[in-house]
Amino acid sequence: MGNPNRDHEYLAKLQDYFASYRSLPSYAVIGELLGMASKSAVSALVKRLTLAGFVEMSPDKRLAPTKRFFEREIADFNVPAGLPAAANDAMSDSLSVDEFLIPRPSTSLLVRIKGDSMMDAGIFDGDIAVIEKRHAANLGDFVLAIVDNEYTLKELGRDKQGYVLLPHNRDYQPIRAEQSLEIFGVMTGLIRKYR
Amino acid sequence: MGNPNRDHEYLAKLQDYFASYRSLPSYAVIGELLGMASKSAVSALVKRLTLAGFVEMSPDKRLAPTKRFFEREIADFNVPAGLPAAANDAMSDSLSVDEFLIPRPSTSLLVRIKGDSMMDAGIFDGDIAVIEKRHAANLGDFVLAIVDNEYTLKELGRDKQGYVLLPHNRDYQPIRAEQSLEIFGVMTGLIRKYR
DNA sequence: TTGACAAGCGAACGGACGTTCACTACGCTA
DNA sequence: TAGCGTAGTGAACGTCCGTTCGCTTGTCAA
Repeated sequence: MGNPNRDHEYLAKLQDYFASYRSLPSYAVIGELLGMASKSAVSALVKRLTLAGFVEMSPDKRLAPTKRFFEREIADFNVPAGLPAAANDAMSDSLSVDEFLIPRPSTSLLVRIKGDSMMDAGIFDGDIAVIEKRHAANLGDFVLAIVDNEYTLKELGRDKQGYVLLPHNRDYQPIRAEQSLEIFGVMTGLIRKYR
Repeated sequence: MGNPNRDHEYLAKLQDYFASYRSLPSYAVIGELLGMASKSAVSALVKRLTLAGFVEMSPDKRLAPTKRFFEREIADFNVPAGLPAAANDAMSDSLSVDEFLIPRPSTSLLVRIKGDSMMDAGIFDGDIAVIEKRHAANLGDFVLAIVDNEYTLKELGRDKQGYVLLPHNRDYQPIRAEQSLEIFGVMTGLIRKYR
């Protein structure tokens, strides 16, 4: 009975379901969804998908998608040729956008960039910075700092006189805190949207 | 008992859990996670979070996060002052990163940028471009084009002689197709990761 | 200081859940 | 064409799930 390996098709349906509802349904409902009449067929399917690395059991033994379930392929930029369809072969890597940018939701926040003081670092007005809240940073990190009671995003640097906030734009001068310099968080990602 | 409204804190823990495991745990496990000894307390919490719009019941009555569960606030960059905690008031907007960048998963793909030909547009080597597959584009769009059998990301322009692909880097020349120029897709977003 | 309210506790309950197992149907390959 | 492997069926079963309800604890306003 049945064709060889419809699992890919089944997976696609589960991905669609998850995209709609952000949870995987019970085995009975998966059955309905995929046109299976028995839960044991679903159970077998789940075993196969688990082996293939698309789903797994969460700590409390609930069925959950793996990271791989969400991954989107990253195509290589200058694959020399090939049809768009053949481009699949050239796929090199993959990632889930949310996972990639925001591993710990509760400690990260998004900040909309104002101004062009970081322009030379490819950070433009209107871009969104992903900031991970923490008070320690390394030299060279881009940090969201509170300096003299004002928020600013700059590279953290140091010279003989102490810490300095370095803009990436020749028209701006390095910033030295007059009173206080606090690291609010470290920039871990950048998001830009073209309409 | 307890402080007024720890729900925000509870929500944060659930968000972290979901980020780790991509599913919500059973009421008993939520209880452990949040330090509650009874499932009825969890049940009450779930009702509150449902009212607040952060979770909902999926079609087969499973607890599932809503889109709002994933939304991240966008803080305004130069909020003039205020404590980090008070920054909440200055939150202006919010978005879910995946939703924001990739509204139609099936027609978009991610492309890793190679080279510096778009540097002046803030698109650097190693960045990831979100490309929406379509064959029509407007002048001024950044497009992923197949020109003479090679992929390239450039601005789409036109002059007296026809269509031109414009780099954003003074060291590069505009590209004119010798044989064929095909639009593979339009760039709708940019993702960059700092480690 | 009293009452109301919100939040949590703990136990009991019925039902839905995923597992298991024996059986069947189909498509390879020998 | 016999045999094997893969996919699915259907029913039985025990477990864990979320609900419910009466009770307790702490906070706040009157």
